[in-house]
Amino acid sequence: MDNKKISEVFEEMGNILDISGADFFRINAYRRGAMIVMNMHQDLRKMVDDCPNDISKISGIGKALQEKIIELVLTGHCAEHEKMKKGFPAGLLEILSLRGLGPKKVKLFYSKLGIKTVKDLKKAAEQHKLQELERMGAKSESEILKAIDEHARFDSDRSLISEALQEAERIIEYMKKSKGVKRIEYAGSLRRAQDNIGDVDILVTVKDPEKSREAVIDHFVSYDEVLTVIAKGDTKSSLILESGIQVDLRVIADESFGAAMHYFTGSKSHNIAIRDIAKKKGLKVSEYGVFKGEKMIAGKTEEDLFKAIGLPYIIPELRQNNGEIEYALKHKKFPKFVEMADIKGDLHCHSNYSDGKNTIEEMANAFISMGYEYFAITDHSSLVGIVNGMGSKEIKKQWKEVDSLNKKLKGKIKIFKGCEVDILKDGSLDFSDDILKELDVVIISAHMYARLDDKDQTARLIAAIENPYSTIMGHPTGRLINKRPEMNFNMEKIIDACVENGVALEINSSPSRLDLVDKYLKIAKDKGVKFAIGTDSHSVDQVDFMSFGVGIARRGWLESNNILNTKSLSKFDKDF
DNA sequence: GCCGTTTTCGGCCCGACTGTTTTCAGTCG
Repeated sequence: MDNKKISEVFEEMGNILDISGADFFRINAYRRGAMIVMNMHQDLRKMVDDCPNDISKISGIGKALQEKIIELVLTGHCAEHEKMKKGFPAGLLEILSLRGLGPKKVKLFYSKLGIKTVKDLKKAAEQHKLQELERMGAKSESEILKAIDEHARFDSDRSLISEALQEAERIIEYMKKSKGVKRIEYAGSLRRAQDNIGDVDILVTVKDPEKSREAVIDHFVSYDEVLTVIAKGDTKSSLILESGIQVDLRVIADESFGAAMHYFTGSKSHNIAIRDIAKKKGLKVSEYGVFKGEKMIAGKTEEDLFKAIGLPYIIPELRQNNGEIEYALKHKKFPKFVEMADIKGDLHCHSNYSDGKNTIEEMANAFISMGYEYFAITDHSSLVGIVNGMGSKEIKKQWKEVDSLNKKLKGKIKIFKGCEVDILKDGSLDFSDDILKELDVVIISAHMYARLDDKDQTARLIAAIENPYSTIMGHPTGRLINKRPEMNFNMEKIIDACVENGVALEINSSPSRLDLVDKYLKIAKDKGVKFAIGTDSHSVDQVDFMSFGVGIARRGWLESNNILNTKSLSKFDKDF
């Protein structure tokens, strides 16, 4: 059982306890445990093998959760979890997931009306049975019906970062038209560059809150793509857009901008930890600022907020309460993490030689406008029939075109000859050595045989990594966000093989992949592996996906010297 | 259930909005 599954068990235990009316702090301990396990860098299966007693040293995991983790890893189930589920209607958990419904209401409906499923709830609401209950009325009932409708229309999958960013940028443009808006930024998981986004958080500051706040909020709820207005108050409002994405807006005075950005950026568990540290120093942190008694001592910027509680600035991407605070307390200074300006080229893109939409020259111009010094054209090999992969004849034709383009574009950009070569079932590659040896960049990618078992898959991938011509392992886990899980293989052995053979691991920046994702990066970095951030662009309008990959790299604590395509052209050309 | 530079017991981040009530419980982030 892996971290994700363990996290789901803890989350479910927390939810069952919640509806059962257990002690709030015990419930929270399970939920916090679920979050910690989900985000942590280390693989718990490995920890159970190597050092089971160290698990409870992780902050937030105590003896009780340690024992359950060991039990889950070794047996695949947890006796207490099974016991809790017995006699507990599973449908209540789905009801709990509805917007606006928490444990108290779920329990009320169940105990008074015997409601066990969303279907039961819908029926009761339609028959107006809910409004007969205490503290329930007609409005609550219609809100519940709305929430059920939303739940059915938009399954619980979170949005891709590209979709969320698009919605955020559109609504920010719209909000800028409202008078009184001084600053406007998105925060939340989007600012933290998470690989999937729950909702979009937008922060607006105004010069004079008393005067312009109301107009700003009115403008917000009048946005023409609104499906539902969930809340509309003096300082905050929430909408669901027609796309199903929720947008939360917070209006705050300009002098609290830093504190509000910090609060609204999260993550929640990072905020709680920060507030805890502040409290121990006799300070109070809220979205309005850092306070000593009544006096605000910081909060205009995020920098002065961190400084006031004795910490160095922590970049948004690291704010997961996943080691960054302990590091900040101990070292007082962070290394300089990679940023977009460090990226000198793109090592993964496609043209109309395979399944890309644009010519190589059009792609080259797009990369020139990104300010790059070089890129590698890496069309598919022939195995992937559906994407019109190249055979040896086509790729040789492509080389000639690349040579002539390099003459034409000399001084503007350098094009490297590459290929995204498929890994065959036995681990051999889809091009023969006489082709591979001519290439500057060989991305080895697994597109098929994802269902091999752990042992065979690991052996297959290692065989490909050991091919002397391999340079980059493309989208290593093969996952597609919300669509396809990671392949089963032993990540640690793959990382070791990459280090031994000088093969870089890709951070594929395509929003539906983001693969490798940050949870693996720190471990791989510590083992000394190199990375390549590639966009996997299939058209000119995808070249700016690079920023998503850079965000993931920052979440994984990567510095520019960990990444191949931060090298300047002269250095890159020489080393390759 | 977790945790400890006041503590092995007694705390556990902080504030906004809604719908139902006339002072607040429940929910959310």
